[in-house]
Amino acid sequence: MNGDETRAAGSPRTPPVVAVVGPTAAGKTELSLDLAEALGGEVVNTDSMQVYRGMDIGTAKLPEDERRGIRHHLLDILDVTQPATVAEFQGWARAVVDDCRSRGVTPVLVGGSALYTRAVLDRFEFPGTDPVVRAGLEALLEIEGPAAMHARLAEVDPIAATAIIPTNGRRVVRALEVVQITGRPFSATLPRQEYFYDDAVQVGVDIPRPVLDDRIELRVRRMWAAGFVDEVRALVAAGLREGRTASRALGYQQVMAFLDGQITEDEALDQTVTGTRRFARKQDAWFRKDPRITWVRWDDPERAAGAVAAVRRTATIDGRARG
RNA sequence: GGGCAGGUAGCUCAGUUGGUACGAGCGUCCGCCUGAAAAGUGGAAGGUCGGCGGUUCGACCCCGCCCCUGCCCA
Repeated sequence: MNGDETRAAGSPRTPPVVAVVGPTAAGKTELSLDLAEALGGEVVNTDSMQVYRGMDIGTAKLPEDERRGIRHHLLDILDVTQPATVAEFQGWARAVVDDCRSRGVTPVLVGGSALYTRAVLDRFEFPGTDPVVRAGLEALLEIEGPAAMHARLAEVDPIAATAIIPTNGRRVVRALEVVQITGRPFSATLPRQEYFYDDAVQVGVDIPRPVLDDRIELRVRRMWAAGFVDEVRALVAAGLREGRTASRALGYQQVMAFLDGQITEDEALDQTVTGTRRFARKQDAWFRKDPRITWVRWDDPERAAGAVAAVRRTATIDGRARG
């Protein structure tokens, strides 16, 4: 109330960029609200599926009346028929982050889409894309198969070919696309983990697998009870099937298979549970590899305080370093 | 009480006219990942083949008894 205020007034500090990460159903949303409240921040979604309008129950999107009056960004910005891409998302999210910070507000990113989060937080540049080139390569892949495409790649970019497994058609196509439109080799490995912002903090929610597995099953059952199948029906009518990205969402995919009569409703539910568990394991594996994350226990009553402390620590250190 | 079918990887099931289980899918574990990332992709670990006894050079596969499960008849 005194010394701090004086210093702050003398040199207004740009707020840090905070991110809450971790597997789905671990409790990220709750923690993000606590953090935003404590830091005077706003929430920025980094979940690849919550960007879609109408995908509410199945993505566990926080209803408006539960947002504690905190502003949320990047939710409900696309129709299910529109494809989403990481590169585009990176642009949107960085614009929001800049806007928040320029207003002295701390952006709190939350979401389980690890690549989306990294694309925003890290120095991460995407070579361009060309729909025509891409379509051509995908058609070729369809006809010739991944092995043949990989052989082509080996000719134009041997290094990338070594790094990409011949059976992974998708990556082979992207590599060929980049080489073709940029004339330069495709770096088939992820860039170093290096923050794009001078002041970034990641807080991960740490939760044991058996506990997480139970929570996932419970969550999925609640989705069903909340009318998930009807939500999917409505979205199908709105063109969900044509959405290249949205139609792949966990749960939506399975319910559509049920609506098509390919599986029973019970099977759709079970497959959503197991699919979500598998997804959670992949998320966990991805985040665990990032040594910059500060982990807080999911059931620690002081987890919000711990997260705030982690943010303050980093901000203070960087503040001094910047002098 | 009698009859039939079956008891093989954590689960669902293949399999050999007796010669070291070729297993598969799912799950689990570990890894990769730059414009579809709730997507895409590679690998690994798991089995005294229900129990006991017998036949045999040798049995998961043959015989006997027992236990368990499902169905049928009483």
